[in-house]
Amino acid sequence: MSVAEPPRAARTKRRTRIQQENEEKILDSALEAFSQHGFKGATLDAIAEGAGMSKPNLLYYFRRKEDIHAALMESLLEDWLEPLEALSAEGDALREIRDYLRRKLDMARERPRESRLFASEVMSGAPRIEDYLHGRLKTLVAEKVEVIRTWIADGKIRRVDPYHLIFAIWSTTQHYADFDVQIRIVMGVEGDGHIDDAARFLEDLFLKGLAPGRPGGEEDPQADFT
Amino acid sequence: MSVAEPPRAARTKRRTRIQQENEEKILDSALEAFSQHGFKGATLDAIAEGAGMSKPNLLYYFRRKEDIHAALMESLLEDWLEPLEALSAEGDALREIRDYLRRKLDMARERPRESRLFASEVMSGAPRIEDYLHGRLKTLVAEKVEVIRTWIADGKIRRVDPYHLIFAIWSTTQHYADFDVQIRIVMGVEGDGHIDDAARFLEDLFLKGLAPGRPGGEEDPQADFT
DNA sequence: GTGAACTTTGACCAGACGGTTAACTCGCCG
DNA sequence: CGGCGAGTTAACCGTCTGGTCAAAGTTCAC
Repeated sequence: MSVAEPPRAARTKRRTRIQQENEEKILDSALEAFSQHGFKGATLDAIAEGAGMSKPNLLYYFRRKEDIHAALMESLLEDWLEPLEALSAEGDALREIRDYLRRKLDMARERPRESRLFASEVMSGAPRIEDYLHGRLKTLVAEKVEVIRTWIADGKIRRVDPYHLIFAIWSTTQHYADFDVQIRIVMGVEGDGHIDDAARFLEDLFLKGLAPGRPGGEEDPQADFT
Repeated sequence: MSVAEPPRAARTKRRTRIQQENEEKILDSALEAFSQHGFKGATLDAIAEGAGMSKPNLLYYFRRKEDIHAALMESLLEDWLEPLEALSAEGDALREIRDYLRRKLDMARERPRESRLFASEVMSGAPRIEDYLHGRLKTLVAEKVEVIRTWIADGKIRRVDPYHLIFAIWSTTQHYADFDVQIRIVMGVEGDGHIDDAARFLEDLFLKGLAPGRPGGEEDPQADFT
């Protein structure tokens, strides 16, 4: 019996150069596949071909399809929280929100496949990340909701629902990754530049939309044309 | 040869009651499957089971998997344009935008599966709706972009990028359908009620964010803390 | 340079998958 | 109530899919 123990299991340090390289290739190819076709729709054959290796070889590094997806998710979810974590109660409210918008939009620009991977997982009912959603994500959001409530109480931003504010930031920014194809077609653009315009628009919209009335100013209950 | 011609082909009027019912059942089940797992990930077996019939029977009504998806898409894309089509150049700018927000949010509430179906199609590269995106959608958006530009020129709303305004409305509203699972978990809610809060928040955000400065007012170049 | 650990592969498997066929049953119009 | 077309199904087909296995090839520390 000369078969080596498949390696990923427990080692702290990546053992060999080849392993390092191949796992990278696999994860990159898998990211492409899963983000386009979802977990069920992506196939090991396609992932193996994209990684430039045979299917049994791929399965030497990851024993099951699930394991590849899990590895991808783990590294994704880590980074997913970061931008929101960085939202600081101490900073200036509007500036903090603007910076959060920028960080999220940068991620959509630089890592669109990860965004789509996440979206496709959630849209399929999030069966593989339930724990994460119920745990770390929910907790972190609740925490930042409190920060926003403080800003509201201090008159730093207008009185809005903090949950929906966060959702609005998530959705508007991730949209540029998840619906990339549609946006390019509708706008007729090719490169990256439209995302800079998006940044300007979104910062503008949110800052104007959230800024409190001037100190002595009217609370201006919006013209109520129902 | 006693096999009847599969019926869908060309008839103007649905022929039989049974056909009507079964096609409905199939499309409903297929909507569920495609919206969760995408085109590749959904299987005829699952769709047939969901529709309560055998696979050959299902294939009696729709010859190929693609045909089911196409039928679903056709009816979806029809309705998809409606809310934007209703955006009228003649109406009051802010009210029109608010109404558009409401219509989109109503669709997200009432037809979340359709929204996810569309999202999953776009995320997989939109191979089956390219024509639609390049054609009717692009044209309609261009048209409404002009409407918005007019409003800006007339000082009815602030100077913002019309394309990104439309994208922001799309993304914030569809988010409540596509990311429904995540939202429910993070907010810890069950029913429908949070969407009413979302409506309030979004109308508030967009109206405040778009309303022009008071006639004699400052143009207020946003505090530029870079 | 050698041997043990690491890597790769061809052949294979059982079940799922999209789809076909032929024959059977049912609904309904006259 | 007979018959014809509509509706249904069991059996089947070739291919794809996730995954296994044993054997062969490659690396690299000593």
